[in-house]
Amino acid sequence: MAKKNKTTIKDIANVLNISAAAVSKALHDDDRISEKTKKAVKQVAKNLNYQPNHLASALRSGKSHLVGVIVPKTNSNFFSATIHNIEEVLNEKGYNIIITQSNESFDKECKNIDTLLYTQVDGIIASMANETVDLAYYEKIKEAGIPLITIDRGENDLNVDYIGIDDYNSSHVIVNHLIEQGCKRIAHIGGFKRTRIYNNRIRGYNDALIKHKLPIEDELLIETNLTIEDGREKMLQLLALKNRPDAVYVAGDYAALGALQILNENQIKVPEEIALVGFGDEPFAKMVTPAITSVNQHSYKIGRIAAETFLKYSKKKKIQQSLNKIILEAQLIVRASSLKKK
Amino acid sequence: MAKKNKTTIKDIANVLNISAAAVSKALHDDDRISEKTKKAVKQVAKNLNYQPNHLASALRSGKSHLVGVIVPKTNSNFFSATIHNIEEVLNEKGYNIIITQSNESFDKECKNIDTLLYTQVDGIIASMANETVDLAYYEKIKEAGIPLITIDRGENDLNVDYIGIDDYNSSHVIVNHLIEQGCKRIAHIGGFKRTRIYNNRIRGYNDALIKHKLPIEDELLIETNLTIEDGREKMLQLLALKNRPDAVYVAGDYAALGALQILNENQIKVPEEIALVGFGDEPFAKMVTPAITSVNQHSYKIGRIAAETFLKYSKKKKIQQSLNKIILEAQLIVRASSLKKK
DNA sequence: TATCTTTGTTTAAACGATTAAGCAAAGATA
DNA sequence: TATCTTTGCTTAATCGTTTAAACAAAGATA
Repeated sequence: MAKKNKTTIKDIANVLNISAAAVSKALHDDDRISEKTKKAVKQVAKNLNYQPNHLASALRSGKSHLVGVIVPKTNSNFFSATIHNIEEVLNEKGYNIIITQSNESFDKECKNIDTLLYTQVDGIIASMANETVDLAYYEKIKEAGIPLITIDRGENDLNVDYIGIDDYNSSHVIVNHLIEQGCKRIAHIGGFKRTRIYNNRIRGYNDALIKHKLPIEDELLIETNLTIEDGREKMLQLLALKNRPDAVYVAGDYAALGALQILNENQIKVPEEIALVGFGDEPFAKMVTPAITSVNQHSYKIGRIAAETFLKYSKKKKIQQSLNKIILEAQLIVRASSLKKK
Repeated sequence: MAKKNKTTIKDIANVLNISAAAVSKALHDDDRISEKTKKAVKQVAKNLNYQPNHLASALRSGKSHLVGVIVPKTNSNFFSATIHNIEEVLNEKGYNIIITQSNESFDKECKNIDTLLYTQVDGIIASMANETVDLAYYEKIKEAGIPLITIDRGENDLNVDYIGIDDYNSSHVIVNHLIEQGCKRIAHIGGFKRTRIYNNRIRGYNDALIKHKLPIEDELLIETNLTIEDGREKMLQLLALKNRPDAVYVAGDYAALGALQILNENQIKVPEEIALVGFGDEPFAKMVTPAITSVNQHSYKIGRIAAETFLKYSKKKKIQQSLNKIILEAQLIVRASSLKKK
């Protein structure tokens, strides 16, 4: 027997013969309400199994206590963990999150923004789809007067907070490591330059080569979508070169895995003949043979910091954001695929 | 300059010198409003960049057009894909979804239920955490008068809709396949019996052996958590037996991967010496060497059907649910790890 | 004793939409 | 011409809560 008639503060008020306003205040521990009344109200609330109606309070107070999260896809370990940490921090402060996926589609991302604004979220934490270049839709968030925090994939032009790792420097760390291992011809299978993070990794790769006085060769730098298939294809392309590389730095673990498959299938010894480094430290990186050296992106910290940044704004009346980047140093996890020296 | 003063239907009404009610109706294409007025209202709405306030309409109409989704974790391919398909079907009908993760924790799951009810969702689609045995919290959903649809992991005792694959029969298909390949001593690294789906897989395994008149031996059936580490550990345990199995059926791909690592590390030929079958068809199953035979769980269909089941209820005034199981036949994807015969 | 504070509550107006009921004007029907 | 329908809108109540303002009673102050 489904009870349709949910208890409201009015019901509680009737039982105790006081006003609904008093009940509301008692439930919020207002200091103008006597302890006696508070006790009584809370007791009756429990007895009647009272559940506050979020819609009503949100409508009246103008605060939904909901935060929207937009990510490309939840099935990567990085985003799944990031979301978990955002949730942990926000739940503690009485906020709940609404997760949406863009599936790397700009259209879907716009729809997600509309949904979230329509749901009256108090703020949005977003990581942009690869496709996204037009930022007009994101401006809608700022116009709505709620804070926008970008993580991992953001854009300077938005002039909002950003939390991510130092992609440029990560490339340096990777190239340094490979050179230390004795590599002299380092290829890079990267993402597309139009995405900021991949552009930074490519710039870092180039500059690191220059720093070490290694030649920059066009045939060693490839832009792609970084799927497994892309990894396989581009690795084959590198193997077809007259002058093969002795190391390959791949800007994503999935593509790195594809590359490794090709190397294994062609009986090329990793790391002896060709050393391999990935990016993202997906769980499978340590599970394959040989285990793939990769870069940990601090999903734990990024989630926490993003949530805390939102909370900082949540206390303010007027939201005034500006470009504010928090850059974390990424951590190279060295594994068998690049470890030539003991 | 953040505009705080959002446009409401009242603003539109003022511009046109008509009532707010007329505006509301015009926006909903009520047939008692003239085409002329509708055109005008929509034009002004666009000019003023009007965004409906979901909270207000939800409060008044009693329909939030939000559906809650509870899954153990979003970072498995199965759930990520399922969620995507739920979203696709529901978005089309004007519904949006709120995703929450339980991280396999019963406590978190209860909190998620509270959050969703508090947000006044119109229904909940849930897959239960491994830990969950106490169903009292789920009864709260039914008491709230909204439909509850369970997917993949549900319980008969809840007496609600369930959509999932036929675990019992899947085990039969797997065992049949292994026997066809000439295997005679088939081990099973399974989940814990207390979880319904794993219990069903174990029963299916046992019954299939009986059907084929193969002996059931205690040492060949192992219950575990099915992480990669568990897979490694339990595989070692099986290798230590005096009389080793010639096939291992693992109830999860992650654990199957762990098992494969041990087999590879010990130079045991797969499938010649020991054949291997996993479950779930995670993307990496086809990416490792040898590729792992696994079972596809139809995330595509499950998501769609779950969403459609919800929509069926959404039209009704009174929700009256009963145990209604939709069981999909799982699909065995045969790969190198179990293919002895050509 | 007269006035000021403090305490604990009530009253009533919001928040932004939806919707049942009412009503005036125009058109149809007899 | 008188009455009935239809059309197109308005009025006002409502969803469940919050909150500013009012106010009565009790206690403190001069």
